[in-house]
Amino acid sequence: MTLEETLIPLVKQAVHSLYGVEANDQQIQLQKTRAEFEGNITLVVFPFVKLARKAPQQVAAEIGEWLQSNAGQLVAKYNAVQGFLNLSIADRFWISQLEAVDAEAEYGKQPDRKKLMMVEYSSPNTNKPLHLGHVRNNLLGYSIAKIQEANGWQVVKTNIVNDRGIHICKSMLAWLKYGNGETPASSGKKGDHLIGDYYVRFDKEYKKQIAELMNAGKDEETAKREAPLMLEAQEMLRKWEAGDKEVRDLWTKMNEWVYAGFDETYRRMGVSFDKIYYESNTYLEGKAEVEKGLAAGQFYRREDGSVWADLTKDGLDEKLLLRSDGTSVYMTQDIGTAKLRYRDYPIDKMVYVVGNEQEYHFKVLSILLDRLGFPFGKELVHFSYGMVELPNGKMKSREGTVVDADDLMDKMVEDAKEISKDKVNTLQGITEEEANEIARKVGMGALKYFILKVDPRKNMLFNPEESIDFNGNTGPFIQYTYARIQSVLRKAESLEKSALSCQLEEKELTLIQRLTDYPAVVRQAGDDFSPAVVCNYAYALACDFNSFYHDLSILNEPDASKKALRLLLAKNVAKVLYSAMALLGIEMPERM
RNA sequence: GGUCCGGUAGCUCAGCUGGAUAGAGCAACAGCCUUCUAAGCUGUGGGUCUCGGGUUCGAAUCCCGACCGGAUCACCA
Repeated sequence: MTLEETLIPLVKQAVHSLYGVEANDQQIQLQKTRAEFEGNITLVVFPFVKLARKAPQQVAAEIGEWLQSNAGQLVAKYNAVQGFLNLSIADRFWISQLEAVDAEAEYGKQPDRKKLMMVEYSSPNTNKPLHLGHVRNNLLGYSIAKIQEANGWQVVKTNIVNDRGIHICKSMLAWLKYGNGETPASSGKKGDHLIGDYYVRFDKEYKKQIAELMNAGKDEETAKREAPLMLEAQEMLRKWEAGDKEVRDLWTKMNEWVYAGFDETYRRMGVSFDKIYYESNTYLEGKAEVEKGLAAGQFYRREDGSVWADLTKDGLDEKLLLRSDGTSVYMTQDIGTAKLRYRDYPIDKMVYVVGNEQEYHFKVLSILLDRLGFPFGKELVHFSYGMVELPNGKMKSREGTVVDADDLMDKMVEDAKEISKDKVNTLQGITEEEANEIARKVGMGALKYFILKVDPRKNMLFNPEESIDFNGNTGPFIQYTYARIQSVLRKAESLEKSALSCQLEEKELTLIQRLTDYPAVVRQAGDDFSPAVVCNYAYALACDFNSFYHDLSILNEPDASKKALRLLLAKNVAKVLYSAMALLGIEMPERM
């Protein structure tokens, strides 16, 4: 039983016996006691002041007195400051809490809900490599999946790969024209980067042609439409849709290169998927689903042949579902993907990790899926996160202002390696291979924490000129705290079986209390879809531990029962830090 | 213009389901390694919580209105 669960009925009894009224749960406000006052937990008594018809201070004192007299085992001391009743909870209670934490191997994990949640994230285009914006998406998606698993959901991580369309044809065309048969093997480039280069090349040549046409007197719109490269790309798309063997073979080959590149990037990021869908397989399903809806009278066809959904009753506009030439749009494909997914899994809740610029799209998708009879449609979750901005604004692929995911990861690991060079301890008795592995974990930990600690809904700023920190409120700080504990535990070797001390130092008590917060933190992170909640908690726990570690010796403590308690405490702090970081996809080094 | 989101220290961010004197980190300055890992600990300085009203015992937090910034409202994805 948590402290709150233990205390609430007691407060109710107190209020009832003192003032003869029944307090409801909402009136009982418990919060952590602020550091400047004595006590562990504070009851805000203002809600009872009117019932009691007494001054706040007096009400607080009366309730405090009642609790101490009637529940002295729990409430050791109290003090009343204005309307705040600060309670000091008996050491024995905290020690039993620590023992309870220690007894649970998966402390913090919530009961199985027997329900399935599908989390879609990443969703790359196959015409360019991943950049920092994708990194935020991937880290958030992976972490949300872990957090919901910890909240008792069965989670299926999925990815929808946008592998077809005009943008893919642009890369293919540029490669055919200017590539001279270049391959990842021949050039030594990662496949996704190679394709990305040709996507950029297309844009460059295309702009040239536009300029030429405009010099010849055409207006910009016409020039854009009539540039030979654009016409060729469109022709290629038509051939692709018609199943032209040459185009399809080229498409398959180039996409394979990209996938090999993505796989490497995903592996380094530490993210994974249980099931991958490809747009090239789902768009036809979408069309079929729209035709069905059309036949059922849910949609309507205009004179030019295009198909629309009327959403004016839902307060939205009309939405195009099929173009007049019969081809599908983004929405159509999402409907098709949803259909396949629902065929494959008994989805109870569907979560889309997609940037906030697509909020309108998902509002519409939700309504459409609901109309088409998907049970999860109405309550689908668009986990909408903010943009990553650079000091001079948004990242734009074409203007070369993107922060490449692979480059960034390289840089982080390099920095970690550089920093660890100065740390004598790291190098003692450690092979180069181990040192590299530590640098990888620490560099990636710094990057992941940097991104995940920000409230997902908010835009965040990344300044490429300033390197990401390794000190202070960072991933490495938490990893370091963990590594320190592991070092102590290694040296402790035989965990002495001494009885635990039954008296606590203030910093020990603070740490135990923090440990007891963890399950609630997991729940809140799940309810809010917020890895940042987990970051904040892990940081606070690490801070508490470092302060404890600084002030109190563990291994050199002469009193065996105190030593046993501190070891148990350290062990469980490490356990919870490890668990919390795992929810963020951050690995912990055993030493650093 | 309609809708949605944001505005907290020089910078990056917590706190937002109303509670005590608004917190961290970075940057600056001053201390702490003969002791379990100094990627650490301790301290100093730094604030009109964008502004104006309202709600009440109490507002950074809730409501209304301005202002500023962003997103979105495609036969783009």
